[in-house]
Amino acid sequence: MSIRVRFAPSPTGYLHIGSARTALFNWLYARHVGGRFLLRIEDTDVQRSTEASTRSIIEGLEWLGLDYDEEIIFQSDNFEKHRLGALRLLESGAAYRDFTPKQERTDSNVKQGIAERARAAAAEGTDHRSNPFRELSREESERRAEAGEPFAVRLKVAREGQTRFEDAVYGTQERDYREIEDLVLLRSDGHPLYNLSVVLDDIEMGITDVIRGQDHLTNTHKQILIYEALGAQAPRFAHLPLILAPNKSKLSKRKHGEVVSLTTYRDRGFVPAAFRNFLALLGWSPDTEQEIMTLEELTAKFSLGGIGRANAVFNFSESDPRQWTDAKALWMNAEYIRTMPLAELAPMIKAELRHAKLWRDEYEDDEREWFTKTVELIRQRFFTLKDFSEQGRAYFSEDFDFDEAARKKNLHKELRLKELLPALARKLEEVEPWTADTCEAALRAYAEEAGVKAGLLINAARTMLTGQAVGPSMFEVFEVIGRDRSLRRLRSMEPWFQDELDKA
RNA sequence: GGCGCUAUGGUGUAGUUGGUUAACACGCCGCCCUCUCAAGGCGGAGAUCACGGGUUCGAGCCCCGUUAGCGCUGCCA
Repeated sequence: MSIRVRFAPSPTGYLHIGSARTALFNWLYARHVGGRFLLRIEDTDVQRSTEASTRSIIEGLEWLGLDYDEEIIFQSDNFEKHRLGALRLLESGAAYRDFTPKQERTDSNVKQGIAERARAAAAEGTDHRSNPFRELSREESERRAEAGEPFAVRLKVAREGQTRFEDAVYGTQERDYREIEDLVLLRSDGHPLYNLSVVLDDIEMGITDVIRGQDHLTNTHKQILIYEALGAQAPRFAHLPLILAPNKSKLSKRKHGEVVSLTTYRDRGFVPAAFRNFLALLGWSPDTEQEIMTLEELTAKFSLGGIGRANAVFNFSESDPRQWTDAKALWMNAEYIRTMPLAELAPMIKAELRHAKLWRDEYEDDEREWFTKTVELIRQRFFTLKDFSEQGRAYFSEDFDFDEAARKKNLHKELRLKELLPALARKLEEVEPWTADTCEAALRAYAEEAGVKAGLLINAARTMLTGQAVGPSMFEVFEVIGRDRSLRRLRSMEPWFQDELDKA
């Protein structure tokens, strides 16, 4: 039978980077073995599920380039099948009706409640099989149900024995039945519960390998019990280590904000391939030391055996804007930006410039050559796509801001620049042809003539032309900015010096 | 409370059957290059392999215990 895997997120918020990685690993595995990758939206929690969230999941997968092979399955559509499944287990005797009135519990005290009940149960000597309805006769159970008494359906877990499965990542897993409660399959309002729905859907979808977060590792035993009760063959399982925050706590939107949301990376200028590459290396390692890998290489090298067992820390600093996300992710993005084929990068830059209202159609037409040259020049030191419209704004617009530190360091320190720069502009006016080399020759000659260091003029010019203190080789900048714009910018400094003089 | 999982420099990882100075990437520091900043090149700091026992001629790798972190334990998913 061919391999079939699925990514099954619940649409209760943005797409978490941990979920995104789960999707990636499933996809990689499917592609590696020539199997199929399916998407199932687990929207059975009507209270929390939103359409916006479903959209964000779909968009997120698309952004990462993870295509799915069949129609999306919405779990809520299978509601009736799940209910019937539970009833079938009731019929076969594998499950029983529990007429205990439902106890309302709020999300906030769940963990606490669990511990308290566990302690109370231990004190009273009761266990998971102490439910008084467990041994209720079939007739009595039927009678009460027909009388309209509400009931939940619970799986009747045997008293003796253990479940066992081979996890592709964590190895042999065993669990005593003693540790497993008679889990609820169907709520008293007829609503099927997670463990049941997952199993039924996975069976129906023909899932052969379940690859998911480690938070499901211990619950897997319950699901295996359901597979057995249903007389179905359980799939293979592979659980993935979790992704943690720097303080090793769970990475959550509430506590850690937008760093955990995949869309943040799209919106803040990540190249999808870079982020995907970074994600792939979080918890998995190839059998080579090569880390920058194309999707094809990732697919070719991927194996469940390469997945580690320890949780991974996603390293970022909330207080440092330069380290708003993992430094390695940022590095990898920069690496992609400066080395990927321009043909692949260009559309992303176009989208970014469009978004910043800096795009001109000429860049793909008459000015294509200029655009290409400019991008090649500036992409070498950019970290995100955003840099093209922010640090790189001066290349595409006359309306750009000056970095305050740059102005101080390169312009205000030397008042003579008030005369030097316009004079430089006059010299450059005669340069022919206008190239990096001729500009360099002219500038150096003028520096000597004026008796100043070339560096002074170079740095000042950089700030005048780009608003920045840092950037590419200045002569290359002259060339791409062009003669007209360069001269105009060199001559546009008077007002500042007026300010400086006023202050003095 | 119970059960489970995990534990290699700041972070991500390698370290396949135990065998010389624990490897790679990011980050950090320095030097070179240089008009700045990156990139690149060279070099460096940083790990008593969580801790304690054991097995062994020899353990990051095997065994036991401890601790810590995380997960599950719900008529949430």
